[in-house]
Amino acid sequence: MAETWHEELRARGYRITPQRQLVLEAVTELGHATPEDICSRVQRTARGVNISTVYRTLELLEELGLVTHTHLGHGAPTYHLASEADHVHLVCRGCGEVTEVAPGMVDGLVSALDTELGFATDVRHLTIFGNCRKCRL
Amino acid sequence: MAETWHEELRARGYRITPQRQLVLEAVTELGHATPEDICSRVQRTARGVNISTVYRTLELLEELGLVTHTHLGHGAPTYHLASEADHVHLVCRGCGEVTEVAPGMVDGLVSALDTELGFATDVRHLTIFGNCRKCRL
DNA sequence: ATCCCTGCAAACTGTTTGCATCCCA
DNA sequence: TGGGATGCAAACAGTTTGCAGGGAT
Repeated sequence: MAETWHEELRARGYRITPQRQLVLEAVTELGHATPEDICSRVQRTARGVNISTVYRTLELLEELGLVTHTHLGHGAPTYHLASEADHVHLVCRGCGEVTEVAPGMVDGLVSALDTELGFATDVRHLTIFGNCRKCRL
Repeated sequence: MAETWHEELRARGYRITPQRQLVLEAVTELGHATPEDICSRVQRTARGVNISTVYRTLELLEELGLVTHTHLGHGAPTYHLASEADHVHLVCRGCGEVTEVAPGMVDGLVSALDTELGFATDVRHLTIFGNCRKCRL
């Protein structure tokens, strides 16, 4: 809960503002939320916060390593706390359900890509599309 | 080379038009092309073809199983022939380079997801983000 | 008092849709 | 000739940017 990111912000010459705190709180509470979702949530506390501020803040928080995003479908990306992002997403084409699986599931693939190609996989951003048990052909 | 898709179209009550043939040719020749790319290519042969026709045609060709698409970045998706889509994409966050690797690389993951979760992975749509050998930290 | 940050509006990219016209079957 | 297909323009969703005013330090 320590607000260590406040130091990080100051150290870089950035400022701590209510909007930035609210956006981070919203991401924390919502999980897998689109910029729109986050904006709505923030506006419940502080009306008048603009969507463009949300975008700018998410970009900043991502740069600070506090949040990350993934693309779970065709529309807007979803954001969640980097500290809770340690999982891979499965998205079902049939029912749209999103499942989180432990990153260990892809350890084999990650090490194979590493040793064979020197490629460092960003596991947190990985999204696997397909059909879940219920929606298989 | 057989134009078997012509039969498929007719069977479904659809029509064979120059635009549809040109879009398919463009996808064949370009590979990994965005709708914009495809539209430009088609317009070299037939000026006046509209981007909305390209979108409608790509949707149709995808429904017929002739082409597929993947998301290689933040912008527009890229299309390629389904018959040539049998590979996984690696996208480097550093230099943006896109590499194709044999689907065998993910066989372990695919079968693990299958046996453990009953999830049928769409390997062709899979895109893995990370950093290539040159762009690692 | 700086000068970063915000709200607002406008611009932008990528995509979809309504509709009159066109043309394949 | 009928009805699917096209071109055009307008609407849309998601995102970015310019700028004047506001607020954190």
